[in-house]
Amino acid sequence: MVAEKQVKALSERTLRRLPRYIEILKRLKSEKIEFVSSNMIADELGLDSIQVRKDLAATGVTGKPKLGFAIDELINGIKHTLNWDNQTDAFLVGAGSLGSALLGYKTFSDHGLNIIAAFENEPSKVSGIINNITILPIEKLSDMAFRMKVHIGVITVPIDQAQHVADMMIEGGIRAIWNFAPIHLKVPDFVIVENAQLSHSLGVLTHKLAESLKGENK
Amino acid sequence: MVAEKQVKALSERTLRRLPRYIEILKRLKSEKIEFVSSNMIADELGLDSIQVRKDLAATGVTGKPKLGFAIDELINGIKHTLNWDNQTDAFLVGAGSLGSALLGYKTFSDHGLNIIAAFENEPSKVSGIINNITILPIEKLSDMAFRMKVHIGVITVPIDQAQHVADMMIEGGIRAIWNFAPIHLKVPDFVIVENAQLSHSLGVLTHKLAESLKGENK
DNA sequence: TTTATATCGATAAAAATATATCGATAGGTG
DNA sequence: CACCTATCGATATATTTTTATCGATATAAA
Ligand SMILES: NC(=O)c1ccc[n+]([C@@H]2O[C@H](COP(=O)([O-])OP(=O)(O)OC[C@H]3O[C@@H](n4cnc5c(N)ncnc54)[C@H](O)[C@@H]3O)[C@@H](O)[C@H]2O)c1
Ligand SMILES: NC(=O)c1ccc[n+]([C@@H]2O[C@H](COP(=O)([O-])OP(=O)(O)OC[C@H]3O[C@@H](n4cnc5c(N)ncnc54)[C@H](O)[C@@H]3O)[C@@H](O)[C@H]2O)c1
Repeated sequence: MVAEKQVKALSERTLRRLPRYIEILKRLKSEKIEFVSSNMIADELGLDSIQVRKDLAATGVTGKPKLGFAIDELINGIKHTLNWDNQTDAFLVGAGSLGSALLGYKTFSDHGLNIIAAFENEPSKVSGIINNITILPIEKLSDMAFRMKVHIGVITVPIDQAQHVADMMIEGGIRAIWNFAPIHLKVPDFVIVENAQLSHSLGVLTHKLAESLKGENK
Repeated sequence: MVAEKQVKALSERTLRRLPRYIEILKRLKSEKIEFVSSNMIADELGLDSIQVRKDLAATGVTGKPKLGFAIDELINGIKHTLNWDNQTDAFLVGAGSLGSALLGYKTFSDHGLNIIAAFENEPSKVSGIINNITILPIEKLSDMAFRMKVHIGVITVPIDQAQHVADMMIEGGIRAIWNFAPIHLKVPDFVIVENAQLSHSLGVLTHKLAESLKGENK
């Protein structure tokens, strides 16, 4: 009965804000600041300080009256909450232009993700190496995922291949899929899918811009 | 007084779901289906049919009892709501690995975005061409944005350059920024910032996976 | 033509999320 | 040492978002 310190349930909204706090906290830390108030964080990010305190409460870290939160403790607490304090191995499928950019991005290791291999369809790409990550033939995906107990899969293949790749991942025991293809994947309940779909964010942008410009021209 | 058909206000949540509807609708259309019920869409995406109806109502498109919604009309209505029925010119700054992937992605034109030029710091990259888009020296950014009345800027430079680039964009009259750098940009009220930050989505994934695996090991 | 029913869309209720209020307290100030 | 104040964190309120209920209606079948 090794009960973790009981923290309040984390809403998805809170979860999405936590990385933003880390961003600010790291900067303040580099400026040698040791304590930060919820107000300061809120100001930096354009949020409400009560909301910041609630979010932080969800990580289990507590502050001190008059002082605020200890930055180091807070960074660690948030990272722990996100499971960013240890890396989870992942496979990426589809070393095309987007996939290659992701393979080359070193910062993911700070965010709990360790891409240990990539897989490809295209023979000419197989055996290539990007950022020390080898590209393997797609046929090996399921077996290797299973043997190496890899739990995260990143999908960067074209839309018409995405469901098929997801199925292979699940067959190999992958439990969480980070999907960049603009398609709704059908997966069993125990598989977590997180869509990183740029078009959703782009839609918000184009809509708001149109509204804003409309208002302007009378 | 050319009043547009009055539609209900669009919440950000709704706005983010609209592209998903388009995705489904396009597929159904390719299967020669002409009408679709809110229930069918909801099933495809794992949503609630009432929510789908509410979202669609926000686009101003109405359905018919017993039949549902006319797919073509619905696609057009959603595109119009997102302002995806015409393209807005954009500049991209930072033709690195992520920037290049975006420059090469043809599908953005279906999503209202037309990247007409890219800008770079690095002399060796200037004058390059990716997907027919020329890479220009960063010094020209503000002037050209102003002269060409470009309203959207895409930021794919390293974190420490992002605020500076944003400032140059705003100086050039850019009104909406699609930001890929993991930093909170400070901009005037009239500028719209939409963050396409992968770490937010990754945090949700790593947290949920950890919870899920924890539950499993008793 | 009449009837049955799938589906919409308006209104109402419930749930989730954000914001406000306020007492408690650590630490600085006189 | 006693007081003042910034800040936390618990509780309460307000707002937003989701989900439920139900009457209206267009189509298809009887
Ligand atoms: N490039 C972007 O900026 C961008 C932006 C948003 C979304 N996306 C999405 O990301 C995905 C990839 O885009 P991209 O531009 O990198 O495309 P891409 O064509 O450059 O890369 C796709 C890669 O997947 C490989 N592939 C295809 N089928 C495969 C299979 N069955 N198994 C293994 N590998 C396979 C291809 O060989 C190719 O290398 C697409 O779904 C796209 O819609 C891309
Ligand atoms: N690569 C990824 O997968 C990935 C994922 C998530 C976020 N990001 C973010 O996207 C941004 C770009 O990442 P990247 O991997 O493409 O980096 P990169 O180094 O490959 O590209 C950055 C480019 O910006 C250019 N640049 C730098 N300063 C500039 C300036 N002042 N004006 C014009 N151009 C300038 C550089 O010459 C370079 O070509 C970073 O902020 C990164 O954190 C990247």
